[in-house]
Amino acid sequence: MLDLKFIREFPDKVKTGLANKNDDPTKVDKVLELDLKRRDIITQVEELKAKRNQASQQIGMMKKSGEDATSMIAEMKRVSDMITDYDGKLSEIENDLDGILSWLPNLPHESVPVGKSSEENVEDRKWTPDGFSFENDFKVKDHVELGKSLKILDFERGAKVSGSGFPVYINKGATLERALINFMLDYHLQHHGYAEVFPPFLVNAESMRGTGQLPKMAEDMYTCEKDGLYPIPTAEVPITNLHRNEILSEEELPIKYVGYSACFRREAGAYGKDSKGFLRVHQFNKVEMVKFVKPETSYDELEKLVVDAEDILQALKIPYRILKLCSGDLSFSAAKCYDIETWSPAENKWLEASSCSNFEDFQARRASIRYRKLSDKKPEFLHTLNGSGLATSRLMVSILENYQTPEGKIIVPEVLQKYTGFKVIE
RNA sequence: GGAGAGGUGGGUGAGUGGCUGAAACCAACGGUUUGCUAAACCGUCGUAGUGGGAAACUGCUACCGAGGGUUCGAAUCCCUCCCUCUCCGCCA
Repeated sequence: MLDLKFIREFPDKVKTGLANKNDDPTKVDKVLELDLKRRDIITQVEELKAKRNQASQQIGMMKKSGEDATSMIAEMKRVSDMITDYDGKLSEIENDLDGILSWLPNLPHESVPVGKSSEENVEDRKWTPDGFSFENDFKVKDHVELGKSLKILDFERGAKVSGSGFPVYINKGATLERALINFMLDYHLQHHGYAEVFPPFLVNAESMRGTGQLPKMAEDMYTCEKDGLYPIPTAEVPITNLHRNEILSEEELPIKYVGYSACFRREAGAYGKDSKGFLRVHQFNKVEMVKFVKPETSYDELEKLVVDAEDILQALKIPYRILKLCSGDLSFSAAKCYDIETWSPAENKWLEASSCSNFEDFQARRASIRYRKLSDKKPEFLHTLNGSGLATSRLMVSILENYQTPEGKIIVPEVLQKYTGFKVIE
């Protein structure tokens, strides 16, 4: 949620930001118009309420002293009816206003390159392990072939059990997946100072609104209508909402959580493109990092967040590159975002395996997550960030394909071997 | 799923229609006292919206789990929902 006062004060900045995010800047004018109406009604209705409160007190005293208050009560009844009337109008306006505000995306940070689409994202840096080459001296198999020939992935049976996009890991594939998750969690706990969270996988609508999935992404989410719950598209949702409607103290910041969850996405309308194997699935596993920080530190924390994710890839010796997303490619809630993409030799391209974002106070305002400064007793919205550390599906593509041998075996990355208990999949 | 009890400020906890935005205590913060610490004493001590003010500050309004209703007036009465606890049933 954007700050209404900020919109009031700097409408042009908001308009520019919206335009850069491919949104409609004229929404700002509607907001300002409704805000004006709203404040006008508030002044009137509050004046009436003050009058009523005063009179009610007087009526109480008159009754106590045995005086007749009939005419005053009759008059106040009229005033009360007027109040009901104004309150109705007010809530109508506030609904309309909220209807627009909850659909307004966060504004891009000034350091974000302006651009329309993913084509204008900017490569920030690239890393490859020692001895790595983009050229292969044998014909590489893709992850689907490898999964099939080694009997470690079963997309067909997943489709039978659930539908397409629900991959099954089996045999050493299942163990490798579990090893990868455990390795990533342990790494963040031991080297990066995160606290571990194992969150719920279903959340309520209020949580979805808090992090910004609702209302805009409703079509991309699964629903459990009977219970008003949603399977989470990312652990960001339950973990960020852990502190919804809370006021934290300055001393406890930054709070850094890491948690595993399965992630569920409908991917409505995404069929046909990049849908092979793991490239686009409805359920995948992800280790997610979430930070709650003081506003003045959030951009430093964003850089550190990216490095935390990179450390995992360097330990796994997987080639990756980092993109700075342009304004038009930023997600709804993000002010700035880096994507980390890992290399797929079979696809001969980079695959998005992580997204690290600073939401500034956008989610904090929606979810009302504040902190109290030591110097100033007034609570303030904090900043939230999150980053995948990382998603296993795309990462698994890169691991299988980069670690394959000419004979079609997979060497287990060294750091995972103690987790898997085996060194080769053949 | 059935029966019962309950949800009040950072915490404990009073409050069953009118001067209660809310007693008291604890915690916290500021101060006095003190060689230091402790104790004692005094004071401050919720959030949001809206208006006034350059600001410090201040007026008003709202908020006692959430949303409705009754009433001139609701923490207090009524309805719906949510949550917590206890017991029973079911169950990984």
